[in-house]
Amino acid sequence: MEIDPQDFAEPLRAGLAALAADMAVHGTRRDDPTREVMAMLGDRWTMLILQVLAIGTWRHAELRRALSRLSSEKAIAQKVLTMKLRALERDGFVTRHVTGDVPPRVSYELTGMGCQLAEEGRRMIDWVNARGATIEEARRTFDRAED
Amino acid sequence: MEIDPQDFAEPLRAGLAALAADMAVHGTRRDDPTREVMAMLGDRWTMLILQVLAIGTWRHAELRRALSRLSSEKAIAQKVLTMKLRALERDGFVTRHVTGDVPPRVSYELTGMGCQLAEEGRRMIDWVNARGATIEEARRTFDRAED
DNA sequence: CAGCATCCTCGGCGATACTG
DNA sequence: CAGTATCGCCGAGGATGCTG
Repeated sequence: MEIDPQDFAEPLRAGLAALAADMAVHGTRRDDPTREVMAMLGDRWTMLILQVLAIGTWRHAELRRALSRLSSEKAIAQKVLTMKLRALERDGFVTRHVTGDVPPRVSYELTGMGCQLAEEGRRMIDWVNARGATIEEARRTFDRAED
Repeated sequence: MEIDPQDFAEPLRAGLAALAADMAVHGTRRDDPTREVMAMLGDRWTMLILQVLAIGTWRHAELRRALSRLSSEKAIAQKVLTMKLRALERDGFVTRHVTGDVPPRVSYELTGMGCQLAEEGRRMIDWVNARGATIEEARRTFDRAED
């Protein structure tokens, strides 16, 4: 990570160098945990899944129904729920318990780190919710100005 | 948002009802500010753009170069940068100043709300960075267990 | 009941060329 | 220099059917 002096005017140059240093320049690495986690939280279901899992331990089908209740859109596809849960499990945010073979009986719950992530997510939800009206007003103004 | 009593066992039912209530069930509405903002932060560039804009005021081309420096991947496409900035402007996180017609001279800076968003984003970055090693270790363990 | 395989749709993102 | 228009790729995610 080199900052070429001539490309930027002070004081931006110094700020940029500092940012580069203390962001550890994970920046936009494909497999960077920061980007991966943010991408997960920003996708269609993961944030909601985390909030529901924060309530307790769920079986797959129940969790799926719970999500349907919370969503004003269509239910999550079974495959997708499995996919999202697996991704969360892989990163150590969720544990998966199997208790029964046929029929399978699988349950999911948050790990300690998963609880923390759910809380962080909740912070973001609350922050945006608190500004939701402001944002929607800004959008209306912007859209109107565009004709 | 109705929670059907027979679909869920206590105490999950109660928790779900409570969550439904105080999340205001923006849940997964397509144009819900919460989901839109989270999706923005989770996309490939917006988080990085916010962190760079937190440094100061940038012209388009300089901002673009700054992002290239911070990213280990290819530079952001001009069109994409314009798109991302416009989205941020629309929601009231960024202001756009035009000072000159030909050649155009355009600069961008964060609004007050934009600064707050950048800080919230920074919290998330720091949180994940602090756990990056744990997460990557969890991934290795998981991947190894899968054969 | 949970998961996997398959197929398909759609939107994010990039590359390039062009305007004022 | 900033923005727009056009085109194309690719992967997330949804629908369906099958297995143990």
